[in-house]
Amino acid sequence: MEKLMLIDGHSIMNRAFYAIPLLTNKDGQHTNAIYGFLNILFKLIEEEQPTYIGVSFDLPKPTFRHLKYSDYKGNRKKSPDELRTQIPLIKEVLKAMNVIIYEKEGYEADDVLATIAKKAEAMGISPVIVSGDRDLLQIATENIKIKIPKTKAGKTETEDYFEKDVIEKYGVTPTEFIEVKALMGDTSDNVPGVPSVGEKTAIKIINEYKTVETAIENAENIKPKKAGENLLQYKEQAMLSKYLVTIDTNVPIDFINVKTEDIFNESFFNECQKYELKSILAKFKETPKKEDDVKFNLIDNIEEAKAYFDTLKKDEEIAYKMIYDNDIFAGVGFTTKEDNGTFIKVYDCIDEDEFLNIYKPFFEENYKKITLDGKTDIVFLTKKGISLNNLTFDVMIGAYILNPSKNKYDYNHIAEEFLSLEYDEKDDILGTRKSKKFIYDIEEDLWFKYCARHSYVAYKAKEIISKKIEENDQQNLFYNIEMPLIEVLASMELYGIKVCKEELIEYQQELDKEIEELTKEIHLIAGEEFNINSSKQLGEILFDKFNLKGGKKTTRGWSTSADVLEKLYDKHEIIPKILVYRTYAKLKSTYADGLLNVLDEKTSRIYSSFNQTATATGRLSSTEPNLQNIPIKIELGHKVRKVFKPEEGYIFVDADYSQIELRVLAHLSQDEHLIQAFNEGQDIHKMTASKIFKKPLDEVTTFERGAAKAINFGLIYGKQAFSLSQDLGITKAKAEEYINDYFDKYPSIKEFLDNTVKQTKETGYTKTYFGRIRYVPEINSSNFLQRGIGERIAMNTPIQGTAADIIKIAMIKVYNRIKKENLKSRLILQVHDELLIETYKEEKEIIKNILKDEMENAIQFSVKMLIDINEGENWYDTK
DNA sequence: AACGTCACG
DNA sequence: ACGTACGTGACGTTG
Repeated sequence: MEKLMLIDGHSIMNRAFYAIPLLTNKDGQHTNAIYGFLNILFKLIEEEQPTYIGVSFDLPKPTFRHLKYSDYKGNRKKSPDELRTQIPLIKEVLKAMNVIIYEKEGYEADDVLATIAKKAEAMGISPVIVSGDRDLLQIATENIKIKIPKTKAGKTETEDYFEKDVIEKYGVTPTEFIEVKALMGDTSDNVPGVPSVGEKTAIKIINEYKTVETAIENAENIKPKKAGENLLQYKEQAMLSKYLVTIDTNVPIDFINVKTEDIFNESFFNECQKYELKSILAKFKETPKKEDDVKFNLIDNIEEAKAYFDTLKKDEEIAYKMIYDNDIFAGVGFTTKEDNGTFIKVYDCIDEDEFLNIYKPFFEENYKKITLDGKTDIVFLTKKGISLNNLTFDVMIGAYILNPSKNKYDYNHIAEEFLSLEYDEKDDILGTRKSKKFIYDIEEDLWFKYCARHSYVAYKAKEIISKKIEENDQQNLFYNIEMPLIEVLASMELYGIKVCKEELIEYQQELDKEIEELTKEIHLIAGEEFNINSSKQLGEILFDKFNLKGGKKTTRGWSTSADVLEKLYDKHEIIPKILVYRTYAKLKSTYADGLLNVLDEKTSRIYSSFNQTATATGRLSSTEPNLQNIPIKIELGHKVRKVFKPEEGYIFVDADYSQIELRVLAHLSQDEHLIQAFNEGQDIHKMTASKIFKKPLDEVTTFERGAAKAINFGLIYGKQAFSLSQDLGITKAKAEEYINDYFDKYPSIKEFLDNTVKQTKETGYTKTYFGRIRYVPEINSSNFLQRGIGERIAMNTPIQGTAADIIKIAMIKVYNRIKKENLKSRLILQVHDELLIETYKEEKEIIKNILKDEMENAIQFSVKMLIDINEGENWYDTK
């Protein structure tokens, strides 16, 4: 039998909107409800396999009926703008999918759906209606199914009702369901019903008398007496309620007999692209990709490669992209003004040394080079004894400067965003970190295209990206900070950092022993063996077995995070042991085992990657391993830092900015008190305390200084009274008082933060001192939690981001000084506000001077950018 | 793959 | 009543 699925559009859009956090495409259009709707729709299609699909949207006009409705339904919450703008768009998307939109002016969706369902039923088609509105249960029959979505544990499930299911669940027939609703009312829809008649009583009455009218006639016999009396007294209200809940199945609208086929067609594809619905795009089996309108040439022999080299001109921009796997060269693509793309296949075709010999001048001399991810190229080429000079534009970095919030900046993402070209996902071709495919293993045709497209994308995207950088006034940030930084990071990656393997293994074994003992003790106390690493099992032991109080729930059970456990510290002897166990387990897995895994056997050094396009604020990130989170705060972890050592004949010199973010805030806000305090070299937290607590500096207590410090740091993140009170163990009211006092004393800071939020709301983005931009779509959300996050992002990003910009400038300056002065010492690490130099012992004083000079003078602000310098025979000793 | 947890600035 | 500070990455468990 053919099936018709009918959907209440607004109802499902609403669910989708609130279930999914706000998403926006690059035009700033909100897309979360569209995305969620489509996901629900696909799930429904899979479940129901309908032949026809229709969606209805309310289209009420002020008719008589509507006026009545508006009296009662009018004070429903108006839907937020972010949702409202998505309604016309989803209609277009649905049309593209060949889904029928049913609308009739003056009628609500449920009336339309019910009418169509009845007509379809009469034609021998089985209708399924999907809506969150239970009123629809009244039209369930043995053929008409009503599907009501429910959220169960975060997942959308549905309750299905045929006529028999309504009877089973409510004890009345679908027609009688109207009568029940009329008596009991519906507060959410403002249907008044009859006072003191709830669901139970209503069902009882209707079971006996079948209709509201008959019930009114027999009101005096109705038990409970109160219900009968009210029924008489409010009989008009009851009749009105009945009218309100009755669905109109006589809407002048016809069932459209067109099957919903060919959903995954080109126009739907285009819609999904427009709204950047990646996971839906992935459902397209054969994406209606553009034919490759770009012609690429392939060169696979040394003669042609040589001839091609001679065509390259020094005064023209040349986009190139090298493709390699580990240290094996696959080939290189070129795109120039005249040539869309020539790919020279080296692997298996041309002798690598011979090739590099010919092309060495291209890399080393003044050819204007454009590429995508030049840092990796520098690392690769340096190992081959070739340097890379005059890299004028890296499109990956450029795309990041335009919008740092993207997850990826691979060639295909850049092609899509700036050139509207759909190319195969890089990760689909080469796999991800854990399931990596070798480029030489992929099929010939794809291999060629993958390689050749890179230089083409780089060349074409550069034209667009460079213009946008100018429009955004980000030339200084891009050309003077980010581009020069590439070489610095490559150098850091090439040097790596030495680790003492023996000490690390020794440490690993110590940890093993401790963990083993603790495991036994914990199992003994628990009275059973369980996996302590499993939060689920641990939560059950603590909160179900031992019945400890104060547990918080997460989506997967009890929370066992440190802040929960710390509150229970002396409530059970097992808790301290678990906390210590956790620390050891962390140290072992992430640091001892983790670092040993990436330690290079030959050099005894660790080579981390410094990612320049990872963070939304402009900071760097470090991966494989992450060297920016090596323990320092926790005492048990100090040993980890001690295994990082300088090479023989070298010593570590470490410089870190003193309170860089607060200093940045002082400058950005131009707060005179803060500026003065810094410039006088005062203890900033103590001074803040003296101001908040209104007492002389020398009378400030430790607690007061601590409170002031918490506020000073908290305000960088937009911290609120609640969490301040938690941190300090004071009441929320007290915390509020501190914060208010703080802003009274530092009015310019308040003004700066407020202003930042205001500007971000207007422009949609927040900006650092050096013009780094971050879009903050959440800030105009109607959801106050989302909006709050957006406001804090708007306040924090200029501070964190400006500090990040400053240390980047310092890195470039320090690196260039070392290079210019031909020193043996080298910059090997950056940890946000700290630089680590592996310093040739004889150059120690020179390096200290360079660091002080270049870091403190990276920028002239209203406050001095002071650094602390330390030296040591291992990383820990530099603290 | 998503989540919970925890290391860092 | 909500749920509460920004920015990261790695590891182990779970479904």
